[in-house]
Amino acid sequence: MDDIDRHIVTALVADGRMSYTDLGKLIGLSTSAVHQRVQKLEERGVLRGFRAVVDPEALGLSLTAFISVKPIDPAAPDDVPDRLKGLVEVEDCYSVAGDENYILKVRVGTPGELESLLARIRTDAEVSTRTTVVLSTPFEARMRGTTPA
Amino acid sequence: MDDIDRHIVTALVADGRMSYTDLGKLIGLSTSAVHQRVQKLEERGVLRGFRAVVDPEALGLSLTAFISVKPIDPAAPDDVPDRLKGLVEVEDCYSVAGDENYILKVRVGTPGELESLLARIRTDAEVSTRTTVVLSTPFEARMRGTTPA
DNA sequence: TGTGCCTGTCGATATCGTCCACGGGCCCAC
DNA sequence: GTGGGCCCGTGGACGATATCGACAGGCACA
Repeated sequence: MDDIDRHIVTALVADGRMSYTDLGKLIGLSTSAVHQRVQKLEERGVLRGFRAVVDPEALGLSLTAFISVKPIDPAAPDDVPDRLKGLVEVEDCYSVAGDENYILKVRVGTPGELESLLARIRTDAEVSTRTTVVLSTPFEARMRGTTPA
Repeated sequence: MDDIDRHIVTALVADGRMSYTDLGKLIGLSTSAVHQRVQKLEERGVLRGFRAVVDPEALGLSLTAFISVKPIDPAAPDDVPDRLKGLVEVEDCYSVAGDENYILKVRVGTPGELESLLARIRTDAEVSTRTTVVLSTPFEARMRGTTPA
């Protein structure tokens, strides 16, 4: 994981479809060398994969919300993530320190869908919820490939 | 935006580097037809781009946190996102309803870096902060390409 | 019936991904 | 100093792929 690797990662985060040829020109390495480095970065798990970035609005998912959840019975075994992973509306699930146990990020189309989703979350995971609705998203999913000083 | 488009989007979210040939075989269309559809999806903004998915840990970013911010002077003009976009540690910035005005997701390497980041956020944006540290991430950035019934 | 539009197929060509053999730098043992 | 092994990059060759243009079929509408 040297500066060249970081440079490669940065470039591929910006454009995951950049050709190895262009990538080589960009960082001053031959096509093959870049190819080898990318393969090793994938093997090491630094690069987890490549994916298309989709506009949620275009899919009819115009409502984003954060839901903090807390088990109703604090003594019960904690398998909240397992119970929630079947709900495709739940994009992220973070275990957190603080008053609540988990923070979820969800995307739905309408307030009505949010309401029924909340009901499913409460019953499926046996939790109480606190919901924060997102009004707008100034920026999202920014990524830096290199660690700043 | 028909079922074929949704199928394409789903496939490209799962594997952003899938070749048009394979994509065509997968959904039962010729390479060129798929190519045209993907181009139109990009033009329409449905597909925003392609990017590599990186393991934050591998970049030394092992500490994730949510920071809720609220302006110290509620009467001041609200340009918090502009003031924060220069901080590369801030990955997401959501304007939200509720007690606080914005929710930020940040990634740093150490608690010390989080401390100095909080100081910078407070002074740069003139806000008070409430921080929730992420302990673990059961799942993250799941995406569905199709809207469920 | 004819016209225009949309969307698909097919074919051609330049480019790209992928693999292999080769060569130079580096470290270490002797 | 010297030889061997290892890592990493280079360059070339091959098949696969992206990309473009020309053409055909379905459909709505006048």
